[in-house]
Amino acid sequence: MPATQSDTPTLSAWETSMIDVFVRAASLIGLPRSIGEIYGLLFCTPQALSFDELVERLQISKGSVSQGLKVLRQLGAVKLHYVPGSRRDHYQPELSMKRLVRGFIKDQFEPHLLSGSQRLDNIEALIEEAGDEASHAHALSRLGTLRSWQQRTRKLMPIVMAVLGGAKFFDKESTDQETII
Amino acid sequence: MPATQSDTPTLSAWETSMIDVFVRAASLIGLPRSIGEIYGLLFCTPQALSFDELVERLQISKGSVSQGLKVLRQLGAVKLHYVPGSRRDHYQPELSMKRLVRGFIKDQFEPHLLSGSQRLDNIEALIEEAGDEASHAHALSRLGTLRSWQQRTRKLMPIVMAVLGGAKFFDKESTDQETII
DNA sequence: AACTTTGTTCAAAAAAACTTGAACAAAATG
DNA sequence: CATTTTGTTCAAGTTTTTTTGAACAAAGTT
Repeated sequence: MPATQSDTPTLSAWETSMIDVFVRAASLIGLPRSIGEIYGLLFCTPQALSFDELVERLQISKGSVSQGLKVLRQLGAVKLHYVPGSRRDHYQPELSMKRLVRGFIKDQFEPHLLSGSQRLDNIEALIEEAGDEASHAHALSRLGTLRSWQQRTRKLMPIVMAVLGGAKFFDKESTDQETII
Repeated sequence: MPATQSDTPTLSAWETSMIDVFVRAASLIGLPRSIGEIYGLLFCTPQALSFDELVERLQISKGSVSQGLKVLRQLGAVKLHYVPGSRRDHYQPELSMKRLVRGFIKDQFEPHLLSGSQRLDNIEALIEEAGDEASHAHALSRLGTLRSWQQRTRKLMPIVMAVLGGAKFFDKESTDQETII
């Protein structure tokens, strides 16, 4: 039989441009191009897309799509969408900015903050073991600065989430609540 | 004469660990290792350090230090510090988290947001030019989502800055002010 | 003016990150 | 149970980013 008509259902101009926006956004937050492309195409498309459709329309390898979808699932940036009569997994993009940001923070940011606390405690021990007593004061002062930065970052997160959700904000450390946005 | 005593004033254990924290932080925000090392060593050290001292203590090339300092100056993450009797430039770290974050946002984030607006307008034009009339509605709806994300990101920035500064927050778009933190 | 000090630039080398595709596993189908 | 469909894994290849170091510029010294 002759080639099927879906040889390369090439992307339209606006799709290409919109995908490009996501490729840039991905790179801004340190994710590879292919992940931006995958999310971008899902974002452009009305229907859920299967693995194969992503490979074919984006013209990237199965390996890239497989790994890209894995990361996107982990971030909560794509959702599986059941399509009756098809054995393939179909994907749809998460469209809630709040959930996208939360996924990113939970997955890429918080782990660093957490392990950061451990590290700072270790550094404190190292400073105290150090021979040079004269510089302890300065070193400990800088460590204090670092701890305050960490703490402020932690306080910021719930505020960011609250603003994105349009919700009330409740500061855990104080007894009074205040409304923002 | 015999070798001077400053062959390699090697870094102490706590300095190495603290620098490591900055190397990780740098990588988290997409900056190269060498920049984390430079800022980290400045952060550890009580006195301002010269170009040469950075090269020697970190054991990295002059090229890396030169480029690294250039970026750090641009971000406002290091300040020149005049040292009487020395012709060399000396550097000190910016210690205000607020200023550090502002520098980063202004330099690395805002430009993308701005050019983003342009791009979305172009995409709108492309959608309207496109032949496939049936899918205009969906495409425009997604474009709207993108615009709302952009706008929310823009609104978020002053809030973040306000929280970091411990200051009052004033929403430019509404007439009522609200106090946070 | 010749020389030294201080720092920048940039092409090439090295390292890191990303992508590919072929081999493989898992599950459904006939 | 052999076969097909669907998707994952991972070593090797490719691309991108970072680092190096030698050549160069700028400015101060003698």
